[in-house]
Order: sequence, then C-alpha cells, then structure tokens
Amino acid sequence: MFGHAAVSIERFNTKAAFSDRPDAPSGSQLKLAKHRVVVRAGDQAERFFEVESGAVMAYRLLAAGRRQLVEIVFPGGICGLASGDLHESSCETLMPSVLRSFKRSDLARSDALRVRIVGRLQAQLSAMHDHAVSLGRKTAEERVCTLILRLRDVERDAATSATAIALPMSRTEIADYLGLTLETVCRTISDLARRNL
Amino acid sequence: MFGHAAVSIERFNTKAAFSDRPDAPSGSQLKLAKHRVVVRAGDQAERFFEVESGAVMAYRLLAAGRRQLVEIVFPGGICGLASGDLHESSCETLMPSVLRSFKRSDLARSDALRVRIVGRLQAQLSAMHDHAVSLGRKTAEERVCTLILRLRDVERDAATSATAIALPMSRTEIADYLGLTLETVCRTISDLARRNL
DNA sequence: CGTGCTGTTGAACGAAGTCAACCCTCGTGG
DNA sequence: CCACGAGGGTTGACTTCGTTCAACAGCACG
Repeated sequence: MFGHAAVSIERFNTKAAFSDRPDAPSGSQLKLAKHRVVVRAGDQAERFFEVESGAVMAYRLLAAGRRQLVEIVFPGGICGLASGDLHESSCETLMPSVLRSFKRSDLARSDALRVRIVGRLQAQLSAMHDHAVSLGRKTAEERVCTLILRLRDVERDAATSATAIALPMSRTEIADYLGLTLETVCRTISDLARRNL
Repeated sequence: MFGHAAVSIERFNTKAAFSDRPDAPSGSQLKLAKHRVVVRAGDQAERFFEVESGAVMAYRLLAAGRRQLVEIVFPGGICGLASGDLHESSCETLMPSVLRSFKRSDLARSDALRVRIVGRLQAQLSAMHDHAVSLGRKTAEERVCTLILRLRDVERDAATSATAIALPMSRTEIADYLGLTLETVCRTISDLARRNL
C-alpha cells in the first residue's frame, strides 16, 4: 500500500537555505522560488524561519516513499523550529516566498523574539489540532472541503494585506497533506466540481 | 459511519477546573482524579495548565459523536493554551494528575514564563508532527505500535524521576487518539499479543 | 516527435469500519 | 446472597471507503 514514491530524488540533493552561509545575520530576509528546500530533516537545527509571504510545507518521510505533509505554514508562521538538535521535519516552499531567518540561539537571548514566537506557536499548535481531527476522523470529501475552505480564508486574508495569489498545491501535495492518495483527491475534487463549486 | 458516541453525556455537565474559582492565584497547584475535566471547548480561555504529573488528553468533538484526541500531554507539557479567546479543544485528565495553573495574561507579563513555555510548545509541536504522520500514513498496526512504544518511553522517563505507574488508556481512548475504532484497536492488540509482546 | 510530468478515470482489491453477539467485572439494591 | 444492569473488552460476519494497479489525455520541453 501507499505506493507512488512521491518526491523526485533530485530534490533531496538540493542544499538547504543558508547551508552555504552559516554566519548570515539574524533577521535577514531570504527570497525563495517555488519548491526550494528550506531545511532538511537530519540537518543540524541552527536556524528557524518566519514566513513573511508565500507558504512553506513541513513534511516527514517514511519508508516505501510514504510522505506526510505535517504542516502548511502561512505568512506569520514559523518553520524549521526543532525541539532537539536535529531537524525532524523537512521544509520546502510551496510557492515563491519571503522568509526571515533567525538563529536558534537568539531565542535564548531576545525577549522580543520570544514574545513574537509564543503567539505564533500557539496558533500553529491549534492548527495542528484541527489537522489531527481531519486526518483522524474525517472522510476524504470532508478533508478536501476543509482544506479548500482554509485556503480560501488564507487567500482572503492575504488579499487585504497584499496581493492575492492563488495557492498552488499539486494533487500529490494535497494528498500527502490530507493523508490520502492522489487518485482519491482527484476523484473527490472531480465529484465536488460535478456538483457545485 | 463512525458510530459509538464515545463519551457519556454526564461528563459534559461536569464543571471545568477552576470555573468556580476565577481568581485563584497563578502558579497554584491543583490535584485532579482520573477523568476530570480541565477545560471545556467553548469556554473562555482565561487559564492554561502545565502538567506536573499524570497525563491529560486534549480532544475535539464532531457531529455524530465522533471524537478525536488531538494530543496527549505528559508531565512538562502545556494544555489549555488557546490561540483565540475561546478554548477550541477540551482537556481531561487520563489519570490522577497534578497541574499548575496560570493565567493567560501572565504570558504577556512574565518573561520567565515565556522562556519556559517556548521550549514546551516546540516539543509539543514536534510531537504533533509525529502524530500527524501516524494518522495520515500509518496502518492500524503501526499506529498501535507507535503509541505503545511512546507510552513505554514516557513510563521509563517517569520511573527515573518519580514512581512508575502504568498509563491507563481505555480501548476507546486509544482508538480516538489513533483515528481508529475501538474494534480495530482491540483486534490489533489481540493480534500483537498472539505473536509476541 | 518522443519523453516525462501531472491529472483523470476505470476496475478490482483490501484494510478498516459497521453491526451484532457475547464475556467478564463491578457495584447496587431487592 | 445473588440478580441485575452498566461499562469495558473481545470476536465474528459483512460492508464500504479508499487504495492499488492500470490505462490514457494534455502539455511542456529538448
């Protein structure tokens, strides 16, 4: 079960952001194109990132090519913040994005940063709770609808602050986020389209 | 689908911890028996809690009696910390537990508290990522094994610091945590027992 | 003009859900 | 004392939702 080695090998050879600039100053911005690796699971967790615009996906890989997108991080959110020394999830941009980079050691020093982070983490933990409900107790159709509605809200929010851009997620990415296969995602979306929106 | 209105009605009428003492001082301890309500979804989110001993489950309810345990909070973890004004998840003790209560407004004031919380939230977010992988991409057997191993680790940790107690989770609770039905949990555990541990 | 992605749809299969029967334990009260 | 019912656990038989395998269409790119 769970076939479809979803991620091309090539992507794994890509270097993570800042891996070549270990001394880049904290708070520095970084613009990334679509599908750029921000952090790789297993790497030393020296930096974390605040998403300023765009979107980042955090994912984990299992044997047999199974992938689970554990989180989609929207503007304001934090990605790449590990609890141990090593990153346990990988992060990659879903679309062209601007990130702000911080050193992990800054968290111990700057109180202003902590104030900022605490609120974000609360929101992300709450979003993860929602996601757990989707993954654990919703049907394929409910999961797809939940995601679509959420993306619609995010776009609406983005439209008020800046330019609105349709969030591009491939069927594979949607499937890996919702714990389904790309075929079921496809069928479900076709069904929904055939009926209404 | 998803029958089994898992939670007895009676429990919903139970008052949440501290609901009768809105002015209890921050940092005060509170000892609770098994299956006591700590916070209820929908209530005003004035307090949050650090688990000192025992374990707390955070859960959300859907229509048709579907329940999802979104998180199991072990000693050191935080529960009842909402991102908005209202609690979105309910929390309940899984076993006799000691909690330390804080006011939400303390977070804005005390830097020491923030330092403490940030680390905890990181760990809990990472645990949620693990859980998302289980819910989204693992088979029933893998989920059960993952949970058993995790509980074993928690017990081992508890044994070094204090007294070791078997964590009691009913089949229904396990099922609601793993996104399965109690029947499949039962079958899976029987199968595992028939083969080895 | 192939070759490689992504998306779509069909058909068959299987893991987990549903429905249902039954066991055991425990507490309560006639 | 034991009858009773409630709650948790176990197992069986059947169903179903989502997966798997497969074929094919559109499109971009070299």
